[in-house]
Amino acid sequence: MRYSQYYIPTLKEVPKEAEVMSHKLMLRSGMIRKLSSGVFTYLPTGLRSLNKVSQIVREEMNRAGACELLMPMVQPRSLWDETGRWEQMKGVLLQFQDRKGSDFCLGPTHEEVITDLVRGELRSYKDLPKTLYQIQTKYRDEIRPRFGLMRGREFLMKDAYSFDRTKEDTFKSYEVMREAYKKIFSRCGLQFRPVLADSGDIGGSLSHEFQVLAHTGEDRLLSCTKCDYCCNVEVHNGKNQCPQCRGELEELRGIEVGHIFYLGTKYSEKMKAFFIDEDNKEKPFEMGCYGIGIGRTIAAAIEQNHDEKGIKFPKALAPFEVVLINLDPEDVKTSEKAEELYQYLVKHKIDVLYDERKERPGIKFNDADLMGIPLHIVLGKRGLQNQKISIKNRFTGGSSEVELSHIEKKILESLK
RNA sequence: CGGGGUGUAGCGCAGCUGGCUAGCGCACCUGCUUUGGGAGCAGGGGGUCGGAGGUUCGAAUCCUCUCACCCCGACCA
Repeated sequence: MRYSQYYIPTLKEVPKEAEVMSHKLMLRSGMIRKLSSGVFTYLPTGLRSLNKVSQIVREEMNRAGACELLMPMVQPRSLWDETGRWEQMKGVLLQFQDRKGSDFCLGPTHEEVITDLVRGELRSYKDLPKTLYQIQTKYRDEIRPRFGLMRGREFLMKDAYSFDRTKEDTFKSYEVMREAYKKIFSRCGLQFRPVLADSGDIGGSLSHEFQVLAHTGEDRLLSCTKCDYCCNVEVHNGKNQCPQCRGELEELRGIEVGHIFYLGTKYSEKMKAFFIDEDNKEKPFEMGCYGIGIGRTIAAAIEQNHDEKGIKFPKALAPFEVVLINLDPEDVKTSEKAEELYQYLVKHKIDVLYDERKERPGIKFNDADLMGIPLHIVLGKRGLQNQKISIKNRFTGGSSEVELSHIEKKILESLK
């Protein structure tokens, strides 16, 4: 991508609406803009990051045997009346009517729709287990949207739903998802903890949150210093001792980016979603549901990884892997070399942003730092006279001068 | 919803105890000079002061209502 053709409106100053770091930096780096409270436009670089997270999630879901589908955002009241949640969730449901006066809502979650979908179609125990998922925009009319993408009203979420024959089978599906979640957040380059949690409003009796560790996190966690036990402080055992190994618990702060629940038959019973079991009897599906906030994951990554200059994106989430900074775009030789390198990177399918703007060096360096692009390749007239190009790693801060003849090899190595 | 706060140019702000033509920094446009970490000088464009109503000879400024946004609380991915 050529910078001058791209749309990256960076800001020198922080809009006063932003209070937390991730929100400030996403606005400043031109990733998002607010349309209304809790409702955001993803600009090109923001969308790139969003798509990177989505793709990682998609790959791991598929690997775990889940099947992707896409459900509607607009949902009829009738489904919500079946579970009683039309009234129960009135607070967060954005309800409205169509031209005929029928009631609808924008989907804040999809238990009703998915259960409705399968109840006519998964008929036999032989059809089970099944896990279905989607990556889709949710709308929750939050009481108080805040902190940019951390808590929006409209947000992109991956939601998966498992259907099993027995409770024991559901625990297996649940475990598969738990492992998939660990892979997802590891691949995102994040420090996180799976945390024993309260199951909240969705219902069910077993749940884990996936918390990205950050001092600015809203959730307080108790993590064992000896074993892998970690729980939300909301789960009060009243003790400061690990229930698994009696080790000491330390308090950490986290941002909830994922949550998995065992639902049981809560929805399947109410919605009469039955399958025929081996004994020829109708039984309600045993269900689980599994969410990941895609946008929130990006915000959490920024909370966890930034410095005074801007974002320090893990490579997996960065909008671009490489920024190629041409310091002397008016100089023919420099531009020829830069163009050659740009084409080389494009050919090798590396996400590269080629900064060929007629701007001063400081502006280019600062924009690259602000956006958090992991690898900076800087070439200018001065360096080329000595046959040198410099490479800088935004994450480690290290930089080196590389011989012109080795530059391609060196770049590919640096990206590993 | 309860409590607190803010709305003046694209962004950040000053002006607000009633008075001239509404200002500053950044950004933007033109020209010259600069050019390896957010350049300098000179010139220039951009505002129904969130909206409505009121008080007054006169309102960004005072009063009433309203809307939007932000922060603290309950909620959540």
